[in-house]
Amino acid sequence: MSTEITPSANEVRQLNFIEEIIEKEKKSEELPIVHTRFPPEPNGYLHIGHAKSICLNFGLAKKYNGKCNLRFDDTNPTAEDVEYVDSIKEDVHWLGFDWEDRMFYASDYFQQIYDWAVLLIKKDKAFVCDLTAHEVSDMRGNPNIPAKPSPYKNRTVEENLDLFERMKNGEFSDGSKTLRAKINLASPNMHMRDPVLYRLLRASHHRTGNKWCIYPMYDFAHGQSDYIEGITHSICTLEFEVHRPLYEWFLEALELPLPRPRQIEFARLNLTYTVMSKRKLLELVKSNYVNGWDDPRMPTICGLRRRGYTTESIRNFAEKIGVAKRENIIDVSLLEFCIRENLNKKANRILGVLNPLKVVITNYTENTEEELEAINNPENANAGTRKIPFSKELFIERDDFMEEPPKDYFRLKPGGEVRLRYAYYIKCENVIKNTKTGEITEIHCTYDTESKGGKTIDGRKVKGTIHWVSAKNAIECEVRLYDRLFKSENPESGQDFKEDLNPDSLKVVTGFVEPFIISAKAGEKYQLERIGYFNVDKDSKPDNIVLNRTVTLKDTWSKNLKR
RNA sequence: UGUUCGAUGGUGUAAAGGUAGCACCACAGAUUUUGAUUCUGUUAGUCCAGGUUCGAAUCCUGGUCGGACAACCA
Repeated sequence: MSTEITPSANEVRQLNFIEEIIEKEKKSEELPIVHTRFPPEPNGYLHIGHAKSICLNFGLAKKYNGKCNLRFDDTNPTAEDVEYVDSIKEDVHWLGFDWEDRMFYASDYFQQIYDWAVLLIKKDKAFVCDLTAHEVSDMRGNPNIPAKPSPYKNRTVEENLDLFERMKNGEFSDGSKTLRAKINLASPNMHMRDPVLYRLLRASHHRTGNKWCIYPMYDFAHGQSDYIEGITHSICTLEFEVHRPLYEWFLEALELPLPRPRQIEFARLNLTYTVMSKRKLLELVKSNYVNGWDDPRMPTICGLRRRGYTTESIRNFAEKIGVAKRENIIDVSLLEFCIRENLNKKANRILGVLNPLKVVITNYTENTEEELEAINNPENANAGTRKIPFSKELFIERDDFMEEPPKDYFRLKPGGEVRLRYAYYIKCENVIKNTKTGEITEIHCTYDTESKGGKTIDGRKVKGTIHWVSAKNAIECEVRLYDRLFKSENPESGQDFKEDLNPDSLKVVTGFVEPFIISAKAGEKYQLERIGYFNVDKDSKPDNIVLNRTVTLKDTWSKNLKR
């Protein structure tokens, strides 16, 4: 036995199972080139699960120097629309993939597919059936009981040819006839029990208009479309596993010359605290549980984009989750890790307060203002610095002051000293309260005049550093605080997923942000120091900047508090 | 129930008969002008029972558990 092991193949063998199949084919030289496709039906917006598939298909093509097509699987005009076509193109591009001149539609192949149907009839492998959908369903049997044959199955080839052509010509009403394959009524695989190939459907198609009144079913269109485009690996999700015998049966029955495409199935992505089915997503949109497909709480690509997720973070996520055949549910914290990791490097820092508490610096000169220098991004020296105004009256975060703090609290407390980021050390001298409610209304502090920039020559330790904003200079912004859309890890498991909706998935507050924010443009990402990452929303106006919280910073302190 | 696919720490994913590794999460410590980042460490896994073998996550047999399918949707 001559075994030939290439060292490189030995070293980097961490391939997913599809790559292994391809490597094997390459070795046996069965494979001229890798050609994949991403085949969405234009009946909804793409979501993070599609992103996995897109990254897989385009990624495989790239890795093996092949090509990947974009193909709209538009064989059901009743559900499809150009609105979806446009959004899908935008989203695939945004993910950084390019189908070049290979954007196709299954509807491009309607004539060819029709001709193939005629061929099947001539081979006596298909017949026109007059049974209604209901009757067919009644006669289908179950996995243990074979289906009853259609009484129309023994029509002559000539009769079928004539009938099928008249179906195409619009002589029969919708639902009154179908073209069905003759396969195996006793097959334990229900898809093989004389499946429907064509149905009568008078609906205007978004591309072919009213040219056709018969449309091929998925099974009779997909494999052949793959074949026409020279697809080598037709990658789809697990639920199509049972369709594979049918996929292969058509290619074989049509006697299409080799090579033929090969269907490979992988497990779709599931995410905790998320629903992923198109039907449920559509319901959330249509019933206004969210504000459209691009609501930042949606797992759609456009929703994630608006939330502040970047292309890199999603592609990196797709890489990290891997590809396999077992069912999986990925923890959203992995997605959050990916965006934090990316934004930590990319996002400039700004100071802003979301829940303000007024601080008066009693020994600071009235009506004075000075500018302090702040670093834009400690992770990126090239990001430079900026100036932040400082004055006598400030806002700090309410959480950053406690009158009776636990021992390990190192933010502001009575008599305590804390550093204002990039500014001064301040010491809490007095707490002013509303005499009726007892609510703290403001804090009076003194500042150390020698601590400018946040350090002193005596080198004394001030453990706490908090963010702040000059009250009179602060810009009021609309801040949309997003949280997970559902309360439980697997909202799909209950009877009604809508009952699991998180009532606190969106909170809108007014934030007080340093003046820099005035110049922010829609789509820009910032870290509000000590709070989280935010995306400037497209709803922003010059006098009303809108910030979407993408994700909070990790917060071990508040986590400890809860315990 | 019939077919079919699957089963490795809490969650994912590697290991092609030869040290069960990596990432996220969790936890602990170090550093820190973000209780962030960074760094170090810790907990924790081969569904079960037999068999083959010097050696099994891997091969064989039998079971268990989970998913998919019974649309004129894709």
